[in-house]
Amino acid sequence: MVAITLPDGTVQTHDAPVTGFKIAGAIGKGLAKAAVAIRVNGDLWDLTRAIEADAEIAIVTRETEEGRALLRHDAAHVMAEAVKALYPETQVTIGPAIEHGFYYDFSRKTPFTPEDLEKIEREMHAIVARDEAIAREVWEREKAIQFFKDQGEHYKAEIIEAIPVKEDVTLYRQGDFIDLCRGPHLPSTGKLGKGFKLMKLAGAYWRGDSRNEMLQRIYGTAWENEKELKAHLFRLEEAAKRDHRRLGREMDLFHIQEEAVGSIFWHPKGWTLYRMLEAYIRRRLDQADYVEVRTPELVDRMLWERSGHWEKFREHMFTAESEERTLALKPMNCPGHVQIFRQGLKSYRDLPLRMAEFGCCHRNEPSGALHGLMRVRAFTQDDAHIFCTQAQITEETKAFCTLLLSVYKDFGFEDVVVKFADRPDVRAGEDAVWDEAEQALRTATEATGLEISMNPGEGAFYGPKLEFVLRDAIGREWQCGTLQVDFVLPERLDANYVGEDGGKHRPVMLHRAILGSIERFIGVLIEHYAGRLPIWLAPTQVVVATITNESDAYAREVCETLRKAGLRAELDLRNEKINYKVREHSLAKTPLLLAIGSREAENHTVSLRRLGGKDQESLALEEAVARLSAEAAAPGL
RNA sequence: GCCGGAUUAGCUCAGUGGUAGAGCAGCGGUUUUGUAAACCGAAGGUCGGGGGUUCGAAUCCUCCAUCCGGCACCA
Repeated sequence: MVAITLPDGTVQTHDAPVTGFKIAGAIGKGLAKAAVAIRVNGDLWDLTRAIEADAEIAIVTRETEEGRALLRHDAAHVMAEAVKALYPETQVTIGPAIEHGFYYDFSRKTPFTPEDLEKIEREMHAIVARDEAIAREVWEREKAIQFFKDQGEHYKAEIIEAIPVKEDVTLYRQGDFIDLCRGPHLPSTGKLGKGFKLMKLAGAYWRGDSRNEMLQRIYGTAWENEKELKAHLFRLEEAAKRDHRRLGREMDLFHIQEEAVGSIFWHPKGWTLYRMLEAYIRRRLDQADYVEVRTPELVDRMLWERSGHWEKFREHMFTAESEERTLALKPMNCPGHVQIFRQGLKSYRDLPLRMAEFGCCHRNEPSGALHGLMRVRAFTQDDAHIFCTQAQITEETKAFCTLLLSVYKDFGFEDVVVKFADRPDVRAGEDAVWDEAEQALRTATEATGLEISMNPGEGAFYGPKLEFVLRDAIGREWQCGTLQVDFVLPERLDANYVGEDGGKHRPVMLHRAILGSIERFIGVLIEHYAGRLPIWLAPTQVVVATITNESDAYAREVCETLRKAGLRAELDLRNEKINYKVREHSLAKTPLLLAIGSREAENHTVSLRRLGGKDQESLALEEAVARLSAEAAAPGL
């Protein structure tokens, strides 16, 4: 007999051995049906695996995140079985569950085609319909290696060789397909159901290393039922409608063309948005006691050699030749800022010195990395460097975090997490200094109440860093802000200040940005708002549209009044129906529309319609102007 | 950079070897309209670029560019 303790504390006794399947059945038929695995003393087990001793258990059901992960893992195995059945010459490698689905990496000479994907998916449905039992087997290590080698599965053999000796080598058998796997799995392929779909083909390097063979990855999505699958596909369509590249064209904000790959042609409307954002962040920095500077874009290689960029960052830099000198477009502003810092003597009384620049940087990003506004070769950071003493790091970091959170809040980003990247293996500076810097960042972030996740060993070679990740309206994460402590650059470029003791001292530099790149942040905003920008950022804030041309004169007057009040107003006097105009300006995502007909002209009123709204509001012109200009005010003014 | 796919009118997309098409937008006209598409008409193309196969290429082959999806990269 074994005593099985359920999550609610009740104890069942069973004849030993007992399986998870049996336990679930004893609790309820519905639970047995929804069960996908069992947690035994904290470990996930197959439902069919024998439990020999007393245990604390929990049944894992398919509609939980954990259950879906198992389901997705099964889907990967079913896909591998389908691929091996259709294309026996293919080698299988690894196939994990991922967010929303799964993938499997295959090695095969001829690439898969989209048509193959359809075939594989059909075969998967057949395997599910056959409801093959999935059985766990523990194999002797050498036997397993030989088994896979005999099958020509060299990657699998390599994986087994890497499994620590004390761990069991477990294989899972379903139909004729045997795969190395840690498990657990559902009891049979039928349990996968129909809630899956193959999504895309992609290349992926073996073990994620670009020096290795490129494998073929097939991505799929999998859910507990078809309804959830459909809901997911719908969400993908909705997300695609927010794509900033599409909205950028539809809203006439910007374009990119072949002759300037990775650089943005800002159209008048897009540039208005850019200017508003820049003006906003400039105001916030002014208020936070930053000074703003501007440094050269084209700088002699001598300076990059001194700063270390020529050695560490050369391949990402664009260069130019002039009069036998090699110049480079700046990829970062920091060396320029140190040059300004070095002008004249600096005293400890000048610290902390917060030096900001909306500098245009160029980086030669690999072509495959380019992506709309999100990853470009020419961009503008809301960059600043804080020159301070080591003792000031905590206070400055704290102030920065507070400022960053307040800025994000103005865009509706309330959900922010911090990734703390500490010392990498290869680094500059002494451990005692790193200890102090890491502690300073930790103290500061803890004081702001931010959620911190560790990114061990991911710091820059010159110091630890914080990365600020925000979550947008549909739950996607974007890393925008950053704060990096730098001990190296002040040293390399010989920045110093006169201390209280009258001696020379080395300042610490904090590299920091809130928006990151303005281009990229605009991309994030477009997607976050789905193009419906808040009034203060909207390129056109209000359209004055006539119903018939009898009201043209009054409409002009209204538009003029709005403009005088500082609103970005446009006039629509076209010979079109008001329905047509409403539709067009709605599609253009103009937040406000004032319809002007004979009634309005007579009473000196306007009829206000808000984007997406169903009804209108009649207002006296003066009241409308007062109200709308108040609504259009940028935050922090 | 690597793997795969795509590139036809301003936009979205048909067109599998035999005279380049549609809808929307734009343009010209008619219509004077009350909150998400009035009607009529004329126009609009080096089918991404180069080379090749063919009597004949948007269509087949090849090289290149760009874009898209991943991978790698993002100090």
